Amino acid sequence: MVTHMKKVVTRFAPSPTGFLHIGGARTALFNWLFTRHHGGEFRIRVEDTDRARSTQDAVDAIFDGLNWLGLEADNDIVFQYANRKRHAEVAHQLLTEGKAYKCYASKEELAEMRESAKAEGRPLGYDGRWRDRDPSEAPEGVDPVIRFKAPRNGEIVIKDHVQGDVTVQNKELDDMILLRADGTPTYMLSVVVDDYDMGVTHIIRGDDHLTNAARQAQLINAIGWDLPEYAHIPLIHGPDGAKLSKRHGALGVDAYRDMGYLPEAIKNYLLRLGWAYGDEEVISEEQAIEWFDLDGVGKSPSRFDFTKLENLNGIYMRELASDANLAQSCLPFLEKKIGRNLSDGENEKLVAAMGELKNRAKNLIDLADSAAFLFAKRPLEIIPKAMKALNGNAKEILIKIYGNLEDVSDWNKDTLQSVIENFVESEEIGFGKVAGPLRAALTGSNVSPGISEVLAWLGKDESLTRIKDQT
RNA sequence: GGCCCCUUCGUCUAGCGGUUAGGACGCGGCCCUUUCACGGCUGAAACACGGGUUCGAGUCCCGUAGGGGUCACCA
Repeated sequence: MVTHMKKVVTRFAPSPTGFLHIGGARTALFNWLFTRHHGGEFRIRVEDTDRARSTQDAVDAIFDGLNWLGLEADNDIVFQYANRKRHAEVAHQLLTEGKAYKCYASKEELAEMRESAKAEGRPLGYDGRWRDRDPSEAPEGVDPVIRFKAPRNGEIVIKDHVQGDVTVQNKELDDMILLRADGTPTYMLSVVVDDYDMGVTHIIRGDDHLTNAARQAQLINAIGWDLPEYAHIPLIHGPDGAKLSKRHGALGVDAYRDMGYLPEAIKNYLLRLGWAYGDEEVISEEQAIEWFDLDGVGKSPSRFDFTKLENLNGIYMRELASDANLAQSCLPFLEKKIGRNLSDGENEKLVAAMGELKNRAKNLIDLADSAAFLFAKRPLEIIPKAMKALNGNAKEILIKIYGNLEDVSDWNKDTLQSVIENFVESEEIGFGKVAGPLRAALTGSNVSPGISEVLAWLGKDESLTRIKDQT
C-alpha cells in the first residue's frame, strides 16, 4: 500500500510504566516486520512524559524483552521527555496563531461538565468555555492549561490500513490539553511532534489508539504537516474474551522466557495471532519478512491461547533448533533443577541426549526435567508411578540382566539393544518386562526415551550401579 | 451513556459472489511401539440472528443481538 518513494519509518512507542507485555511485543513485532519487508527503519521511542509513573526499571525491562525477541531499533532511541521544550514550542506557536488557547477551568468545573454531559447523553468532555473568552477574564493566581482549538464542524477521516476508513465527527472530540498547567506537554502533542521529527511514515499501534488518531490528525492538520499512514491493529484478549489481564496472558515477555518458551516460537505465535498468510503456520523469520504486510492483518481481536503457543514451541524445539543450541537454552533450567553446574563432559552428554529428549518436551522446563536423571545423585529417588515397575519379580529380572550387561564391552546403543533383545528371547518374556524395571532403576521414572539410549548415555559404570541400587 | 470498531469450527484463521466452507491447535479413534512422546492416517466440530440486493451470498447493503475500544492536567 506504499505508493510513494519515501523510505518507510516505523516506531514502537512504549510508555515505561511496566514490563513489556505480550500485546506490546506483538505491536513491536509488526512494526519491525513491516520495516524489514519494506527495507525501512524501525525506531523505538520511550514515552516517558509522565514523570510520576515512568521508571528506569520499566525502561530496562522493556529493552530486555525487546532484545530477547531480537527486535532492536535501527537508530537512536528517543526519550520523549527530552524533547519537551520542542513540544512546548509547537504549542506556543499554535497559541500565537490562534489555534490554541488558555483555559482556566478548574477540576470541579471539569467534573461537572462530565456529569451533565453524561446525563444529557452527549459525549463526555470539555465544553470549550474558555475557547473564545477574553484573557482579561482570567482568574487570579491560576495557571492555565493550553488547549487545542479543535474544529467543531465537519468530520475527520482516518484512512487506516487495517480498519479501513474510519470517520469521526469533529463535534465528538473536545479541545484537548496540549500543555499542562505546569507547562509540560501531554501525550497527544508529544506524539504528533515526535512522529513528525522522527520522520515516521507509518504508525502501527494497538487499536485502543484509534480515536486518538482522529485527535492527532486534527492537530497535525492544524499545524500543517502531512498525515502519516495509520494501521491500528486489534488488541489481544484473554482466553475468556475479555481484555488481557495479568490473570491470563498479560505477563511480561520475561515471564514467557521463564516458562521455557523460545523467542522464535513466541514471535511465530504472535505473528499468527491476528495475521495470516494462507494456510501457513510455521513461518521462519525470513519468510515472515518476505510475506508480512498490513493487508494480512485481521480486524477482529483475538484470544491468547497458551496451548497453541506450547505446540508451536514444541515444533521449534524438536524441528528447528539444533541440539547444541537447545541444550544451551535448556542449561539454566537444568542447572537450577539439579542445583549445580554441569561439567564440560556432562554438557556433551546433554547435547547427545537432546535428539531423543526434545521429542517429549513442549518447553525448556519439561526438557530440563526430562534430562535431570542423567545428572542425578545416587541413590535415585523413584517416583511413585515408577515403583510399580519394581514390584513382583522385577528384582530377579534386574539381577539377571545385570549379569548380561556386565559382560558388554562395547557399550553403545545398538549392542545394548541386542543384548536386551537376546535376553528377552531367552527368557521368553516381553520386552516391557525388562524395560520397565530398568527404566525405573536407571531414571527413577516410568517415562523416558528408549531404554538402550538411556543405558548408553549413562555409561556402563553408572548404569550398573543404578541397577544394583534397586536389587 | 455518546462515538468508533468487531462477529467463519471451543481457539487461531483461509475465503476476497458460484467451494463437498480449507488449514492449524485442542479433542476422539486407528496405526507405529519397551514407557512416554514423536510421526502417520482418520473422525466430530463453524459462516451470531433477521431482512434485503442478486440467477446465486460466508462473501455486498441495512437492522438486531453480543463483544471490544475510547471519552484524564495517563500514555
